[in-house]
Amino acid sequence: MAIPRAAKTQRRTRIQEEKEEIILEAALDVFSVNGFRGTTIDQIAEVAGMSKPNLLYYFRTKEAIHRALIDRVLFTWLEPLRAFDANGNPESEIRSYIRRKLEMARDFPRESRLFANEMLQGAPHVEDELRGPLKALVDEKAEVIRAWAATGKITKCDPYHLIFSIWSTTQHYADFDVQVRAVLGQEHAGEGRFEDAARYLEQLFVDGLGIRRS
Amino acid sequence: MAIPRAAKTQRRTRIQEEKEEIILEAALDVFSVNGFRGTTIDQIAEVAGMSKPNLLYYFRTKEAIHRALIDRVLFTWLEPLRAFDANGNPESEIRSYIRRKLEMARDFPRESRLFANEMLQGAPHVEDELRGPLKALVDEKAEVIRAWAATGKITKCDPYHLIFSIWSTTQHYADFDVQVRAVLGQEHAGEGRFEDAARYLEQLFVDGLGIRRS
DNA sequence: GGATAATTTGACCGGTTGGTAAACATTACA
DNA sequence: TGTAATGTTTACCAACCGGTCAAATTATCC
Repeated sequence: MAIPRAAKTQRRTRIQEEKEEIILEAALDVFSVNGFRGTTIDQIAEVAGMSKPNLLYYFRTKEAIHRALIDRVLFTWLEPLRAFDANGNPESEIRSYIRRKLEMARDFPRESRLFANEMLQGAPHVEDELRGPLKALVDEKAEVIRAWAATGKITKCDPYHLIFSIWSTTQHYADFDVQVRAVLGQEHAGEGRFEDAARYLEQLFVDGLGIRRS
Repeated sequence: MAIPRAAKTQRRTRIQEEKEEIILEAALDVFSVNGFRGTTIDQIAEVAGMSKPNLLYYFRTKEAIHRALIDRVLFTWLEPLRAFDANGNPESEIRSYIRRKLEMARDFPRESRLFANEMLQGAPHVEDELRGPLKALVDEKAEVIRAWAATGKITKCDPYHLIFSIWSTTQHYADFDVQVRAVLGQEHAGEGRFEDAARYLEQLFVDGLGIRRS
């Protein structure tokens, strides 16, 4: 007797792991562009190269696919902030945080857009994670920044808005990619734009935060 | 004999103007959250307080509503950049540009999100406007900034990425509003967050661009 | 107040959507 | 190799979707 849904089994087979990977990959393509409501299971199934019922054998509902995707993205998305080190010096920490975030915008733009889509809709599926783990992590790093300001290593400033400004400026290159390309035009829209952005942003933040350049 | 569609008449009646306004207002509510594909005509009609066929009497298709909305938003959205004055001094121009953009994020968050939704989807309805009028305007203002840098009024930097960074940091407070509120927490998420943001961002950009404070 | 134009409604249509049921095919494993 | 568990497909359903139509209602203006 077949178990109704693969998800209910305890041990996952080889095929399950492979197919779930393919489905999530396809779902990332579609969700990141069309958002949750704008995405259809048929679209995902087509990109994944399987029939809709077959896809629904691995994920019971559209919500289940979306949730699995969000969970995975949320974790890796905060990696750079976790790496932000209290013991490092402000200049190198800020610089490498900006660089890491820009690399993610370049290498994982779909993940960024999936997240942005969720925010635009008012975070109906992740509001708890924002108020919980995310806020806790930001609070912790904000304390580090506040300490830097207190000891005169950087100019006094609101650490939360500082973090927001790094998030927004870097993710902009993933989320608003079309606009960036359109405005830069043919000649400057090559992959070099990420290096230009890194140079500009590092300068802006290092000088803007009153960090002595070493 | 009634003219099939109100849109075809030359002169618009009082009722037409009022109803079209109500419809666009309702459509802004729904489109800005759910995106184009994720929005249904029924949703808009319900928010607008009228039946679907009645709504379709004023706008023939879903695309027509969306287009009318985008056209209107695009124009007003660029108002602050147009006001950016070549003859002003860098500090006051940058400061007031930031302030104006932040005010728009605070007062017209739905417009910002509508635009962001369109960008995330790859700008299928406005790519021409981006490559044309928007790029032209940005090119013009970038030249102003370049001149400031050439005469030593501000630090040399890429003017395009400078504009991107002002756009992204300010619009962030509209587009990622849920996240901002969640991270700031109950105590700091009041309306004061816009003033905190203004203070922080003005400092960041004035110092980051090497502008002498007056 | 009546003719005429503008507006509103309910019923409807073909196509799409999320999801199911059951038959069929394949794999893993004793 | 047989068989039970896993995986896949076809056919299908009820609800929803964008949009039409004709009839009914309301506003306008002489």
